[in-house]
Parts: sequence; C-alpha cells; structure tokens
Amino acid sequence: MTPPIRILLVDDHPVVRSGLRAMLAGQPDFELVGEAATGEEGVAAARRLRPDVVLMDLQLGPGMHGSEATRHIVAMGTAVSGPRVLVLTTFDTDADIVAAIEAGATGYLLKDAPSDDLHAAIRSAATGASALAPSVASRLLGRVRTPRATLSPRELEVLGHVAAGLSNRQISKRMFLSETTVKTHLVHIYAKLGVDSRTAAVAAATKAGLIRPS
Amino acid sequence: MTPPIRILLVDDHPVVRSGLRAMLAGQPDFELVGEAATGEEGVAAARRLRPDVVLMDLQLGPGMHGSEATRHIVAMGTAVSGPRVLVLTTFDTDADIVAAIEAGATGYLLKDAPSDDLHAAIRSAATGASALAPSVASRLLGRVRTPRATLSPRELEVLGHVAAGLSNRQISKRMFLSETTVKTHLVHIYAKLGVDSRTAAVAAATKAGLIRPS
DNA sequence: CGGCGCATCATCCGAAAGATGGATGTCCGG
DNA sequence: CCGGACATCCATCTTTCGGATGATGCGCCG
Repeated sequence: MTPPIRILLVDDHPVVRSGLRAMLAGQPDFELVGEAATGEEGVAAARRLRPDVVLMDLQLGPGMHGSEATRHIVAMGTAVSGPRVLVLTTFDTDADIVAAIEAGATGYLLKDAPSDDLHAAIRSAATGASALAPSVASRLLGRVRTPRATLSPRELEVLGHVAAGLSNRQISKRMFLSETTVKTHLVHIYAKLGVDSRTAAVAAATKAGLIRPS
Repeated sequence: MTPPIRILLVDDHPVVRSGLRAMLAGQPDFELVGEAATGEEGVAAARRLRPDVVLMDLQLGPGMHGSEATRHIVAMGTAVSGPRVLVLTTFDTDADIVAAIEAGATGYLLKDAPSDDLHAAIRSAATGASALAPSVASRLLGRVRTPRATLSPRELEVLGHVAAGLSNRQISKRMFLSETTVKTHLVHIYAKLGVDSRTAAVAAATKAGLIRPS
C-alpha cells in the first residue's frame, strides 16, 4: 500500500480552510499535514513539513494578489523535490491563470468545484500530472484558438498606471520615460485590445482579466 | 431549554458550504435545516423550511452580484415573520455593504471572520439584533464621520458610461445631452472624488465601491 | 543573417477632454 | 418666504490625448 498524500492548506479564510479540511477528511489516501493563513506562513510550512501537494489560494489577504502569490509558489517549487502546487481561486480571470501556470503551478482549480473534482485534482497533482478545472482548461484552449491580446510587460505596466488614473506625463516621469514613449505604448495597447481611448482600454483589459480592478 | 436556531446556508461554493457546515457542527443550539447553491434555490428553500437565520453569500454565481442578491434578501424578508438574513462576503466594498443593509439584511460578515464571530453573529441575528463584522462596522462609522462622496443619480449614470470606455460624445448621445453637459457632470464628479481625470475618477469610484468593476 | 517583436524617442495636427463661468430649477431649513 | 445648497443644463477657452509617420537599438529564432 502506498503512503498517503501529504497535503498543506494555504488560505486566509478560516471558512474555506474548514471546508477544504472537511472535503479531505473522508479520503483515506489523504493526510492533512498543516495549514497556513498567509503566503509567508505557507512558504515556511512547506519548507518544514515537506508536503506532497500544496492547496493555495490566489487571494491571500488584502494586497496580496496574483503576482505576489505566484512568487510564493515559485519559492516553494524551487526547493529540492519541491511540492506540487494546486492553485485555488474564486474567479477564473485569465491573468491569474496564466501567471500561476507560468510560475510553475501544477494545477488550477476554481473554488466552486465539487469535492470529486478536488480529490481528482489532488491525486493528479501528486503524480505530477497537470490538473486544470474543465472551465479553466477550455478557457486556456479558447485563448489559443483566438490569439487574444497579449500585452508585453512594459505595456502592462503602462496600462496599470493608466488604470490608476495617471496622465501620460505622470506615467512618463514615474517610469523614467519620454511622454512620447508612453503614448507609443498606448497606441500598441489600443491596437491589441481593439479600442481607441485610455478608458476603453482599461475597461477592455479589466474585462479580459489583464488587469485587476483596484 | 430553548429550541435550536434553524439555519439555512446559501452559497454557490461547495467548499464554503462545507466550511460553514463544519463551523456550525459543534454548536448544540444550531440546527442546519438546508443548503442552497443559488439565489433562487435559496428563496425557495427559505419559504419551504422557514429557517430562523439565513447565511447568504453576496456573490452567488456568475453575473449575480450585489443588487441581485439584495433582491433575494428582500424577497425572503417580506414573508410573514420572515427569517433574519446574515450576509456573507469576501470583500468589504462599501457599495455591497450599503446595498445589503438597505435591503434589510440583519447582519453582515466577512468570510475571513473566525468561527467565534460567526457563532456570535448568528445568535445575535436570531434575536433580531444587528450584527456587523467589526471591520465593517467601523467602516460604516467611518463613512458617517467622513461625509464621503455621494454622487447624484445623473452623475453615477455618466460615470458608469465613462467606466465602460465611452467618450463624452458617445455618452451625450446615449443620454440625450449636450456634450458640454456631460463634461459638467464630470467636473462635479472629479470635485467630489478629489481627482482630475476620467480614468482617475473611475479608479477612485471603483475603490470606493461606487461602481462595479465590469 | 534577416526578419520580427519589444522598447525607446521625435514631430505635427486635429479631436477629445478639462477648466472656467453661467443659467436654470427644486427642495429644504432658518 | 426667502436664501442657500444642489442638480441639471449649456457655451467658450486651454491643455491633453490620440493618430499618423518615421526612426533607432536590441534580442531572439528560424
């Protein structure tokens, strides 16, 4: 008989942790070895407990969104024979999916998934296989089919400042650029998003999940 | 001995329902009488089961946000000796809080509240007393102290179109106004929000919960 | 090597957005 | 009942933004 799958929960919501705990309880091949409420705690716990699978929320407390959590995932993954990371999230915005997958997450699950899907995803992740929620997988496939707008890092940075309400001049100073360059980036952004104004770009990017609403 | 408090759970996330169930389990004076995954199911279950307290999420599935859930709350509350409604949510944006309270919710809890708070809120709600999460309560108080920006209906309408990425001209046509009038509304909006551009206004209003991100 | 995408900059021009200043009308409290 | 606060409407002036066009260096990949 194979040893049980050692699992670490990382989520800042007691309710969610409690729910996941209950969902794992009935499975004899699962062993919950620890819980953490923040990204930092999660990384520390992962180092200490050496779980096989980490179930990790993407929204870890206020101000700790997407890219930050992604870095935590990477930090865990770099450990020798590091754990497999299963990312949990409420919303399936494209930006989060891509960021997490690119950062090395093994799988990606929506929080409204039934317990069967969760169990399957954990077992699948334990073996190293990629496990994606069906709706997420189809979304990723859809993006391949429709070669959707992919903004460069610099363009995303500019767009972020635009979404924050800064003018071109303010952005240029903050990024140590010429105002012209900022405008050029914007022109490219407009072309990629199929819009023709900064506010429309922000609206489109928000809907597409490229930027985070505040 | 008093009869137990009959509770109905309404949340579209199996994980969250499971977590709440676990949190209610240990309490002898609580009785979980039903669960529902959507607002419609919730209303039906409330009519049928006559619970004392309804624990209800504000984000019920895709496309069913704030105001919609609020209407469900109202529908439940209008029944004779209707149940007390405790609203659960992940984010404490002002708009949601106000909308839910105004619609007659008895209490308001953030999902990251510890189980003790949850228990206290349920008991408090069962007696009809208002129960607000401390962070929420202080936020409401804060809004009274700082007479926050209150936009007129017309201004909100304009701002909504701006957030959707429309130009002043487009807005003017859609609202049967002169373009100048649209600009005037915007000037007033800027003054109230303390900003000086349309994108900044959208950012500020989003953060303040005045408009909904997409 | 020769594209191709990314990032950087410039100039010119018309259009959109913002700043300023009025004009109504309503509603509420002194 | 009257003045002030506020919402709604409008016009003129200045600044900013967006569109067009063009250019340079860099790194990557077939």
